[in-house]
Amino acid sequence: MALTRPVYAPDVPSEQSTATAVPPRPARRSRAPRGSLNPDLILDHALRLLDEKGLDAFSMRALAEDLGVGTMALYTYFRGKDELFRAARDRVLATYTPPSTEGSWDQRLRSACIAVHELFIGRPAVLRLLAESTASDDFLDAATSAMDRMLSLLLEGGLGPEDAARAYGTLSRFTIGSALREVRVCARPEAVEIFRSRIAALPRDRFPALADLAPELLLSTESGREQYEYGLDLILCGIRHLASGPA
Amino acid sequence: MALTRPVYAPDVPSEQSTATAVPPRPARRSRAPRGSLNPDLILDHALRLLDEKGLDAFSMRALAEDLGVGTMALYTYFRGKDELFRAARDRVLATYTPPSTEGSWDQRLRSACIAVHELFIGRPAVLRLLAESTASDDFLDAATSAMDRMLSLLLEGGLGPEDAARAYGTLSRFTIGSALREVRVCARPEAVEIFRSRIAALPRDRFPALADLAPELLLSTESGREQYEYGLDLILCGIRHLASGPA
DNA sequence: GGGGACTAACGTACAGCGTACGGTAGTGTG
DNA sequence: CACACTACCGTACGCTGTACGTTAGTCCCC
Repeated sequence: MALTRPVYAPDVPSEQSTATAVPPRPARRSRAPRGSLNPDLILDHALRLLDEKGLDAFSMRALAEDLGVGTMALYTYFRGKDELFRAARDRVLATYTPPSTEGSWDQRLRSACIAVHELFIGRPAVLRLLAESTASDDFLDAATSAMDRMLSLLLEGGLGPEDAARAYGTLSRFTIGSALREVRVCARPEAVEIFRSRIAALPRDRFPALADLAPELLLSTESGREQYEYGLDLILCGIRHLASGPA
Repeated sequence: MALTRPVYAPDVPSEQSTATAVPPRPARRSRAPRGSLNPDLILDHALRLLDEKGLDAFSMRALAEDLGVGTMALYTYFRGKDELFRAARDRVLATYTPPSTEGSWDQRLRSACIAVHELFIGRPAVLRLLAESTASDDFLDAATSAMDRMLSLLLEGGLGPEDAARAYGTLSRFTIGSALREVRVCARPEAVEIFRSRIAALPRDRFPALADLAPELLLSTESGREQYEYGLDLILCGIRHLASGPA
């Protein structure tokens, strides 16, 4: 039984087995010093892990190891994984800075939306957090800045309060939907390839429009940003109509 | 030690402890008969579980128990959880039947979109499957019917092939984004309540538009279908512009 | 200085997950 | 009647999140 113990003994190995200055426990550290952890540091590493390895590869154990710390140390600062995720999400959202473009209200609205979209697709894992959101509140906490900006631009454009609120909702839903699609499909060459082969295999008689538009559909799959701006302009066109026509 | 064993012994309990016709193992069945499983039956139960308990509560073990079957029996018909999820997703998407509305091309397009949206919000768990989609292909497999219908309506409206493809992309992204929001927020009273309190707590000086529009924002949170149709009409307005103006 | 309180960091353990692997039993065919 | 086949299943492995209790570094007060 005892010989099932691995070579690297976990506790108090033979002291000074060699005279070299090699630290005695190369793979197993004993205990992290007292001040070695704080919420910001944890979030830094968590976001790095999320960005590099993706949401699926993330785990509390992996994060702790990345920090050089025992797993349960994390629970001193966050009640659990959900709370940590919410904090990470909010921190990313808080990095939004509205682009200070000049121009008409609708041009500035356009820029603001694109900035949000860019923020999302730059952080695929965080976007997924946002979309799944087991914690069910809106992501209002830190997105207030973007939200307020877009709303005030809509008011500036002359929309009534109700229209402004609804138009904001439309923009926000489209932006999230777009970013999700971008992350799931456009950014993955393999997915585009699968799409291509599926579309080529469709029976032309049952799906004539699909078959006819195959090349255009593939094109539109290939650049998410362009697709987003196209749809954004469609929506903005509708919004301008609201603004020009009286209530 | 032995007395930690629960009362209901797991294996071959004393035969005929009572003379009643009660089957000898009420909780543990021995083995399901040969023909008791097939892909359709599995998917039926899986979808019922997903609809009733939600995606988070779903597990292969729970599904097997629901079927009265050993867990590993499922792996005879599906390579794993992912494959099962894809099949469930595709089956739900295949239930889409375009509403045979009369009217102009844009009215019919509107109805077709709304039907997709309704399909999604009727199946929240499946919608989440669709949005997360670890398996990274597009959900083209079974959504072809809706896709072809929408594309042909766009062509009928006079859009060029490229515009039709892009407009379809816009509608599809907005529809998914809307349904996701609906499922995450609108359909949950608690989420709306949290939203309400957050918005009330905002500093009016930093977020004036948000504070002013609080009532309208809350209103627009409360009916997802209405919000969806509002945004849909904005997009359709833009699409009609494309259709009327020449390329 | 010394002892006690506080708490950051941690080790262990548990329930539950997906599923690889091998076993078993019921069926169809020679 | 025997054999091959395979639908169903039991066990086990490695993984997850985290409840609970322990340890050890720090600070304060006597």
